[in-house]
Formats: sequence, C-alpha cells, structure tokens
Amino acid sequence: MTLSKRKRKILRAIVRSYIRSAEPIGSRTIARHYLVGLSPATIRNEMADLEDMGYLEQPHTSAGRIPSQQGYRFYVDSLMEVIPLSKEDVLSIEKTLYQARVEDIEKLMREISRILSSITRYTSFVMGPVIKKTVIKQFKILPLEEGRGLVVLLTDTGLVKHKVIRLPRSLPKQELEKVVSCLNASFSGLTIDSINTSFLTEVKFNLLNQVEILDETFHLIKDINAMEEVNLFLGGTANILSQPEFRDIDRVRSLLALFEEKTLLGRLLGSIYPEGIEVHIGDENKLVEIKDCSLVVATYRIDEKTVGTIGVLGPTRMEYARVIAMLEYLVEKLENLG
Amino acid sequence: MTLSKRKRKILRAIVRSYIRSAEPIGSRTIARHYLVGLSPATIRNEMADLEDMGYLEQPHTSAGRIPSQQGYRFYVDSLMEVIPLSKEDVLSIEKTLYQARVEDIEKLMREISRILSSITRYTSFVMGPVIKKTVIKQFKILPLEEGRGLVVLLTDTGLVKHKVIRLPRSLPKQELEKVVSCLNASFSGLTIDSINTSFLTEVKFNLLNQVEILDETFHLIKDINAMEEVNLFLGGTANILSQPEFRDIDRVRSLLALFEEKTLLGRLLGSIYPEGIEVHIGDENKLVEIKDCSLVVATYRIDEKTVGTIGVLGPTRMEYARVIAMLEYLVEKLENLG
DNA sequence: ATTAGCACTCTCTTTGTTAGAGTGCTAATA
DNA sequence: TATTAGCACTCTAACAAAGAGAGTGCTAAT
Repeated sequence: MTLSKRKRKILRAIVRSYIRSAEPIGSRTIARHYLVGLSPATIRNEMADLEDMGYLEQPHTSAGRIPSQQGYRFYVDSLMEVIPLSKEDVLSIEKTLYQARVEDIEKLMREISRILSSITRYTSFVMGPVIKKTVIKQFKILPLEEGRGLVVLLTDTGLVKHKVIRLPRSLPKQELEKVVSCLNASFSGLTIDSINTSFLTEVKFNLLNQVEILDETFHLIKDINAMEEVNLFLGGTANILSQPEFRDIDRVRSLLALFEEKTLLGRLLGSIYPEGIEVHIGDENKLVEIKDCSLVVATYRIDEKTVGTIGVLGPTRMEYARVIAMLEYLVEKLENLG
Repeated sequence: MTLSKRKRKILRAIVRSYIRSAEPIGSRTIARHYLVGLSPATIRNEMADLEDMGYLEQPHTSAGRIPSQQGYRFYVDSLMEVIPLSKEDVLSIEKTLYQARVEDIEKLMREISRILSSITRYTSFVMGPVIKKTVIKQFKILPLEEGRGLVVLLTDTGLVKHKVIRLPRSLPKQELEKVVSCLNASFSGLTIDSINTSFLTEVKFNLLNQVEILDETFHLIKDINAMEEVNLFLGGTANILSQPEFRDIDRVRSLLALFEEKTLLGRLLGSIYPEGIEVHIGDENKLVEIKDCSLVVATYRIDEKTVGTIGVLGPTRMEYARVIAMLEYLVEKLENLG
C-alpha cells in the first residue's frame, strides 16, 4: 500500500492540523494553508481516496476529515519527523532536575515523571524494574529491640526493601548471623520470582532450628511477590481532563480508576520492553481502558542490566514527534543519573 | 437561633432527601412523604422562613429548596442521628481485612483507605504520623559493598526509613560503629523537625574526622524534612466523578490535581487533629480547592502516642451520618491492629 | 489531470413554544 | 390564629422549526 507523494503530504497536513486543533480539517483549509497551488476540489478527491484506503475518517458528511488510527500509524511510521528538543525545553528540564537535588533513583524517577507530564501535558509514567524479576543480592537482619528485627533486602538493581519481623527472643547474635549467612547462601543470586514454596521447604530443612525467623523472612519474599509492587510513578493524571476528547466524564472515569489501581497498569507496562521507542495507537493497546488512547513507551537501562520503562499516555491525537523527542532526552537523563 | 420542632423536621427531611437524590425538594414532596397531614402550603410557609433564616437555598424561583451550608451545619450538629454500621458492612470490612493479610501499618492504612472509599463512594484518606514530628529512635548503618552504606533510621512510631550513602572507602568497622553511636547519642530522642543546621554543626564538630559520612546522614534528615513526605494514602479518587455535583470537568480538575500533589493535602490534614470526629463543610475548609466539598476527619492513636488522621472527602451533600459511623468503626480497627 | 460550480447534507445556533414543577400571595376556613 | 385551597406567576427543560455555515461529491469544463 504505497501512497503518492501528494497523498502523503495531505495526510501529514491533516494529522498535524488535527493534533494541533482537535478539529476536523476541510479541503479548503488544506488548499490554503498546507498545499498552496492546488484547488480544494483536487484535495477533496485525494481525501476521498485516503478515506477509502482507511487513513481518514469523517465524523459526519459535512465535516472535514480526521485521521483514523491507521492514519496515525502511517504518520508515526513514515511521515513524522522527530526534531530534537528546543533549547528552552532542555534548559527547563535541566533547571528542574538541578533544583530537585535528585539523590536517589526513586526521586529521580518521580522527578522525571513530573517533568514529562508537565511539559507534554499528558499523563506520564516512569517504572522501575519489576521487583519480582530483580535478583536478590543480599539479606541483612538488624536486631531491633527485644524480639524484633529488621530484615533488609538488597537487590542488584540498587533497590532496598525492608520489613520488621519478629525474632525468637532467645536468639543469640551468632545464631542470627548464621541464619543470615544461610539465607544469603540460599537465596542470593536468585530472582524473587523464582523462589517458590518447594524451594523454600528445602532451605527450611537446612535451618530446622531457626524455622520461625525463616518463616517471617519468607513472608517478606512472598509479600513482595504477591503485592506486585510496581515501582511506578505516575504524573499528570489530571492532565487528560484538559484534552477535549475527555470532556466526557464517563470516558475519564475508567481511566482514572486505572491510574489509581497501579497494579494493573504496572502489569501492562511491565509486559512492554521495546527496543528503542514504541508507539501503541488506540486499539493496539491491550488494556481496554486505554483503547482510545495512545501509549508511547521507551526502555532505559542502568549499568547494562536494570531495565525500566518510561512513557506517556495521551489521546490518539498526540503530539507524537514531540513526545518521542522528550522521551529520547529523558531516557538519556535516567540512564546517566540513575 | 432556635427552630421550632416542625421546622427542624422539615429541614431534616430536606437534607436527607437531598443527600439521597441530589434534587431540590418541593413542598408537595415533603407534605406527602415526610410530614403527612400537613398541606404543601403550610410547608411552603415554613420553608420560606427557613430560607430567610439561611438554612435553605433555592436554585431558581420555581425549583424546590436545597440545604445551604448553614443547613448542613445545623443538620450535622443537631438533627443527624448516627446509627451504627449495619451487620453487612461490618462483615464486609472484616472479610476484606482478613483477606488482605495485613502485616504492617502501611498496608493496614492502605487497606483501610480502600475500604473506606469503596463503601462510602467518596474519596478517602488515611494519614500516618507527620514524619517531621516523629522522634528519632535509632540510627543504624549497614556497610554495603565497597564505599557505600545503608543508613537505617528508626522512629518511635515504628516507621523505618533508609537511604544509601557513600562511605569513606577506608572506614574500618570500629570507626563506623563509633560514628553510629555518636549519631545516636546526638540525635535519638529528637524530632526530625528539631534538628537544624546549627545543631548539626555542633555535632559535626565532635566528629571531625568523620565529617563526610555525617554529611550524608544529615542529608537524609534534611531530605526527610524537606520532602515533607506525608504518609498519606488516598483511595477512591475517581469516585467523585460519580457525584452529580462533579459532572463539570473544570470543577473536577483542580480537585484531581490536588490529589496528585499529596504534599499540599498532607499539610492540610496534618493541621487538623480533632478530638473525636470533625466535620468541615464547604467554606469552612481552608483549602480553596475543596471549598465546595465536605471533609470529615477523625484522629487515631496507637500506643497512646502515634497520631494519624483518617477521613473522607466528598460533596457537601454527603451522607454524614453513615460516614461518621464508618469512621468510628475504622478508627477502632486502626487503633487495635496498628 | 485539474478545477469551477453547484446542489446537497449535516451540524450548530437561534428562536419560539409548551408542559411541568414549584412558588408566593390572598382569601377562605377551622 | 394557624392552616389551607386556589390561583396567578415564574422559571426551566424539552422540543421543534428555521437559518447559517461548513464541507462534501459530482458533473462538466478547462
């Protein structure tokens, strides 16, 4: 399905204009502003063709045309030119990051997400490694006051999780250390995911006399596993309300409910790990709640191994080029500062 | 300003009816359903009086009456009867809590907030102790790999915070312990709030040779202090969209933006510590964003000292009685399980 | 292949009309 | 004196009709 040069020009004009104005575009407008020299009638014929081919739609007979999902797809794949971020944008990002005094990865993620949503005016997200897939590096147990201890779990991605557990009151220090080293010997190097009940039982056997503490520790792992705690930062969830396509409360509601239930969203995002940047337009999205949105997702790597995703969710009428440029820039930021 | 028994009956009927239906109530309806035996004309006279006195409002001349803010106030103070939760509600709460396998205070807070919003259909929040005001119990520093360590900060409220810091590469174990015990000696027993720069400088002086690590630790405290991280769980933020008063996108937007920016909300809530339960109706709220909402807030205590708040934010047309009953029940849950 | 011209279609806005709900007032009633 | 019936009045919401405007598709001319 190849398009003539002129058809491409027209399609591009329509997509761009519609992205800007959210209004259907008529042949006259195009002839005047985008393809000077041609008459509206000619444009009309071309537009009719483009509609037949599935790239355009007409809200009703006497309205102009708007891009179809296929139209956006073609635009993103073949027509769009990604231009680098403007100096002002770069400057504003750098300034914000500097002022935020980013100190750890979580704060960085939060900040980047904030920047992304405030500049794009869409909803943004930054997700860290899915915790279930991260590799356990080390356990530590800090005895607290009588009968309680703090399990600290370090993962290879630099993530730290802790949990207060009960300890047997009579546990002498050496015993505790023994338990810890046993835990480390058993678990370190494994992903949290891979520790199942049968494996645990085996380890438990080796620690017969310390079963109680192990149980608690196991709960930590199980909890982490169960809660699917996604390291997910959302920004600009209220932004979609400014988009004219979401004037209708009912369309917004399901979306906002989705944002609140981060687990679901996290699972979706966790299943996308694009090489480079991926654009999911409308129906291409797996989640029904966002079947009329577009999702732009990028992957970032830290130390060659930690993998997270960053992206933007907005209407299909999204400023793809700009969003992609933003993402490219911010991925770099994440990778360098993280 | 005292109201006749009949006026009170009428006001109560109007408030109740409006809470249920969100529709203005006319004299006929009241005469038929709430005060059988009286004619609409009589009710009309009384209603006119009530409007004069400021308890009722008329959206327009030929509509029925709706309660004014003052009307709600009077209702909450004098007319409302709080009836205990139904058996079904209690059962459903218990079931949810049981299934959630609540293990730590944060999970409990999240779960309670979820229950609260799902049953009331308003937006709920559960806030833990404001971290700045919590008392430092103990520092721990765990050496990690070469040149890095994990500072663990324990507070008297059971809250645990951690932060990865850089350590001088050459720091021997005994030195580290010395630093830790010095930190503890200096800081434990103080609130994070109260540690200011000048006090720090003093401590720094005592640790001259370990300045670097102290700096990092200080940053932890400063960070906590600066980020105002409120231990705030929101639930049902999308619920307000179901309320007819929020059919209008623009009214919703500022509210949702507020929800996203938890700091602001946390500061507001942190400034309310009612004895028992407090109801803030409409304009009584300090925050402009919620001047047309009602806020119902309760305090909960754990171990006689930890103080947090729990509450509900909804339209002024709120089921006050039911919400209050819910809160009473859930406060108890929080206090016993927390 | 392109374009001018024109009839046609659809929406949006305006205007007018009507039905319905509810009020306030007055005069009658208990 | 408190209550009520009756009635004119007001306001809204819903609907219909009409006109303007935008844009199309088709045909015939260039």
